[in-house]
Amino acid sequence: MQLQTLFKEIQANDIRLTKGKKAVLECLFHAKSGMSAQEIHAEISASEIDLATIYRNLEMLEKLGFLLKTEYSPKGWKYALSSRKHSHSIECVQCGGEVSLGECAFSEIMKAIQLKTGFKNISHVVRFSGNCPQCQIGVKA
Amino acid sequence: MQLQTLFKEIQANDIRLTKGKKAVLECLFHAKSGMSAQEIHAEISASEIDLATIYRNLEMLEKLGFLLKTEYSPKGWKYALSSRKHSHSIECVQCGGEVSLGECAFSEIMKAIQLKTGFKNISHVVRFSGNCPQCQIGVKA
DNA sequence: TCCTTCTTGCAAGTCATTCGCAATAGTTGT
DNA sequence: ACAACTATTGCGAATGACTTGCAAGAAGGA
Repeated sequence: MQLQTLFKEIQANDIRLTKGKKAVLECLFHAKSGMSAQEIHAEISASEIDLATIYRNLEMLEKLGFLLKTEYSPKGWKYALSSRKHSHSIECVQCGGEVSLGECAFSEIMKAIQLKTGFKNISHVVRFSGNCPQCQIGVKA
Repeated sequence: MQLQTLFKEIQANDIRLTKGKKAVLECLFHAKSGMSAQEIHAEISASEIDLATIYRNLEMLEKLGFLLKTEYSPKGWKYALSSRKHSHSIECVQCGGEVSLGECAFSEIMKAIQLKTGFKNISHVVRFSGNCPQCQIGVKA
């Protein structure tokens, strides 16, 4: 998926292709992983887009199916292009350390849910946590 | 798992068994599904436990492995006893409608993650969303 | 270019959650 | 039952992510 293709699809949805949306999409297009509104705001600070505008654009683009919320962190939701492959991670409840779990493999589960519920454009957020090897001392088994 | 057993396990962890912890655990023990701090606060209002105390207890009990964060909602995290079976649901990004997906079936995935990462007491939060059958008009395929 | 209306920036507001600190109450040992 | 030690609580104020109202600004079509 090219950036220009995305832009065209946006306009095909009767949504104005503004500086703000371009900047957000471009930022996420080059991102390695999901980004929060604040992170995007910092990244594209050169274009001087207001934070509130970024929130509004993220919400709109999610509802249209261009973006996914991929993860919830203490910094808020992270977003990624829905055409992008993604991965999940596991976080230690004690020390906060994170370990990546590699590329997501939930496609079978998603298909089953689509059949069962009739939902379309299904996205998922998965958050795993536990006690990492270094934090297993003195913790309930 | 009985409530009294839980209480004893708490004390075995050198944690004081206070009115607040008892109320929180009792509330979640009788809950049908995950509850947020605010919901618990409303439910146990008779015992006049401060909301901040509930947050502190939820966090402590989670770190000790007695509770799991099961879901993130606009009202914040929901918690449930970790010894309890749970289920997931899917939410429409347009209308906010929710459909339950039945009992959770992620145990195989959890085992694989434990082997791969060495984490223990692994818990998971899964959030599915999409366009429900009523909200699929005019939405990008 | 002009016009319509979708979008934006700004500032103030909301709401879940956290924090500091003095007062309170479990727990242990006598 | 009592005293003492310190984890825990309540309160209020603070934080930080997000939302909203509104007037000004900019897409896209005529």
